[in-house]
Amino acid sequence: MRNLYPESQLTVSNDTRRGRYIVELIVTEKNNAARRIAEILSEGGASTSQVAGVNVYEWGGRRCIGLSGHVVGVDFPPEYSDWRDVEPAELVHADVVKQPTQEDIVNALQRLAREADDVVIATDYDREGELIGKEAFELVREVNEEVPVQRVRFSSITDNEVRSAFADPDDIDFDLAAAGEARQVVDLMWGAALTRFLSLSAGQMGEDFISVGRVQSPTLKLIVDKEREIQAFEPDDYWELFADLGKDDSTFEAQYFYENPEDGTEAERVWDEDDAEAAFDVLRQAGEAVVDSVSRRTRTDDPPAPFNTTQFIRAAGSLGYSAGRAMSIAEDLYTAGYITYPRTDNTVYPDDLDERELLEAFQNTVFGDDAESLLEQDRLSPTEGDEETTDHPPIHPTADFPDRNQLSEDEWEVYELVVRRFFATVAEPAEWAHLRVVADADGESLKANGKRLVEEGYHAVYPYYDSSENYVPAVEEGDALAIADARLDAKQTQPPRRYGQSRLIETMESMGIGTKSTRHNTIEKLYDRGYIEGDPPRPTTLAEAVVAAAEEYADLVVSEEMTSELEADMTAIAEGEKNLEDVTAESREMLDRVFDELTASREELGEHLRTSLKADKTLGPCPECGDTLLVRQSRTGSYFVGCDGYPECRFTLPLPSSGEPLVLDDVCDDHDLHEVKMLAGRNTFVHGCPLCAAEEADESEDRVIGPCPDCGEEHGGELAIKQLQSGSRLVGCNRYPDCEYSLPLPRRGDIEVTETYCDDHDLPELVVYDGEDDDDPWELGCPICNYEEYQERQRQKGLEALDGVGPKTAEKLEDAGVEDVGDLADADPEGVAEQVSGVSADKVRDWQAQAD
DNA sequence: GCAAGGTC
Repeated sequence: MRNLYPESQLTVSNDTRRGRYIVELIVTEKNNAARRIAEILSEGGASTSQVAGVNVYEWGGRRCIGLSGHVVGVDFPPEYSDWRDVEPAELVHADVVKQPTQEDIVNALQRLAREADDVVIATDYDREGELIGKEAFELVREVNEEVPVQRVRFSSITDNEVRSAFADPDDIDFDLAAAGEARQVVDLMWGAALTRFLSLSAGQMGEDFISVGRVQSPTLKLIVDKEREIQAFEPDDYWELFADLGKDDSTFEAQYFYENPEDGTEAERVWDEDDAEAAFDVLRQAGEAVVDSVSRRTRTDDPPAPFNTTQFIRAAGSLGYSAGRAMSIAEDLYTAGYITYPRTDNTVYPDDLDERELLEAFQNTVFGDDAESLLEQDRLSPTEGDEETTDHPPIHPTADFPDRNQLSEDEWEVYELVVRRFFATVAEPAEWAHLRVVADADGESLKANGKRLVEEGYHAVYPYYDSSENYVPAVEEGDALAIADARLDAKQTQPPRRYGQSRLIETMESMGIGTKSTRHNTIEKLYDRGYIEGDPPRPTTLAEAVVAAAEEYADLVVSEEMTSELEADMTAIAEGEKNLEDVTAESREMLDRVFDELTASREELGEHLRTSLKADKTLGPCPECGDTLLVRQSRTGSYFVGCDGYPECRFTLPLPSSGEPLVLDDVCDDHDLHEVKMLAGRNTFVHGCPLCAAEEADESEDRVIGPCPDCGEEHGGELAIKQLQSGSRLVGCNRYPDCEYSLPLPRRGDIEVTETYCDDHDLPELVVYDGEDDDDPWELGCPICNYEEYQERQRQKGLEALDGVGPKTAEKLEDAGVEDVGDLADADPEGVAEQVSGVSADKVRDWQAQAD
């Protein structure tokens, strides 16, 4: 293979005729990688410019551009885009075409490619990276038929890896890329055709379509299956017995056990009440228990493996973060340079990582003591997990330590988790001393298991695992211990636990469905589609119907086998044993057969889906006509409760104006109606029974607080605290609807009208007792002042409406004097970029464009 | 407007 990088080529003359001496274009998967590779290869000498608004790093004879993952996507030709004009089954044999999805980046890439004498593809070292590389290659070929294109592969962006990869470039693996393309085509075909079929047959178009896919549907089936198990579960009664045994002045707890007559194993649960009572009588009357045996052993407790995405999500989950939130924080920390790439399957640190050096970077930080103690160990041998992949290193902190004040509390907490996980992986194992005592009480057996942490090991630096001890005193064989107390606990077997988000992601990983980058999105998609609700997620009636329909007619698409078969096919393509056409043709045949059956059952299926959709919207009996109350949507898009007997019955109830209504399982005792929850992201709240809310509003009296600032002088209008049927409260003019003056009030809590008046508005100050903390009520103050302050905060938060601006960035922007969108418009992008860490001038221009 | 996969 030709070496592209003889040293002489690295120094190119400074001729100003642009493009003339450009020898090489490097293409990476993302901007971050482009920047870091440029830094390494240019030894810090790269300059940044924009081409078509895309960052390009340039030095010597090289230019480096980062894509944004796939910049082209597969789709059907436009003549298939109208759902009603095209039979879904036709999609099975429709062409699949590729189109740019990120025009700016495609333009920039092609502009640079025209001027390139050499192209090097440096996308991620995994299958999807190979495909993204091939897509870049095709875009390059469109504008430059001659230029040689090569491929470099490295699994972490470090000096060594990058330099040696570029010193020995390879070719694109077109077979591997074709494997990825097969996946694209198969997923599109199955997903789009079945999604359209189910949606059309149920009459659900527009936003509320019914979606099906190779990854989302098996995931949904996991949740539905678990719910089926829970519903089918019948609890069994059992009993457990405990006794407090005295040793010296203290007691410890021991549990009754017996030998299972069937297999000789040790059992604690007693399934017969009489047996349990009999054993209980013996324990109560025995008075003492004689120690039969005392056994001691030590157990080594190895530190955990490095974080891959799934294990990171799990650990963050135990701190209370949803999978999506954990990933979003990790992405921010990565972009800011504090942790490595958060999307990885790898659980083995690369050879390039110098753990000692990385620990030293923490010596003068708040983690200094822990870092020091680890550095004092004789050797640092990091743990390894089972997965060693080429994609990226496991998630670990970088040597770039953040300023704690620049991070939000959540970001800091997650950052600390990543730091401590890294510490744990290089720490010593912990050691536990176990003590098992078995005693006899008149023929019945009692046991106590004690454990003590004798070597703290990694627990000293990683406090996230339970390391609580259980004290059992050192007794000796033959000791007689007083039975201080005996207890008989009646218990019931519990239904299986629902999947939490992180267990769901772990299960998806073990089934091989989805990827490190998409699993958390799949779960969010299920929420968005109205398939699941709550946390841990529970399936809606619609979800149960969709899974049941898929099981009956297209079993493959809800099974993990679809993925495993596709994986096998992809491997075959990558190894040259099959080709893309073989695999997609097979898939088309299968899908044809599925559609034969589906088409025959279209009516029945549609009816079932419609019924299920209705069930998810059903509240209960209409108080006027006894028919069914449903959540409905008006032509303007707002939600309300209406009667299924419309137009004969015109009974309605309002719903809150913010959020999407979700019908809960809980039923109101007074009206037999299901309660309603309003989903609005972080502002989600339970509205309760809409009829109760309406009745409460009707019963509550308006409380007049002062003159209306709009019409008080002219017409004598007065402001009053009002409760509306929709559950919202406001300060409004009593001349409504002639005067529409109003101020919002919080939905919850008792509002007290104080004797203190606002000087500016002549209105009393208000205090809200929300019931949770009566000692520290919310001093809302004058409602006009309060609303003005609220609006001011919203104006500032306007910054957060911009893409990529979170609360943290908004804060930083405010510090830099950019307090609202208006300031942003006037700001100098370069100046802002200089003042605000982690924000490029380019990003600022992007925000300015958005704000327009 | 459909999927899943990248990335922001």
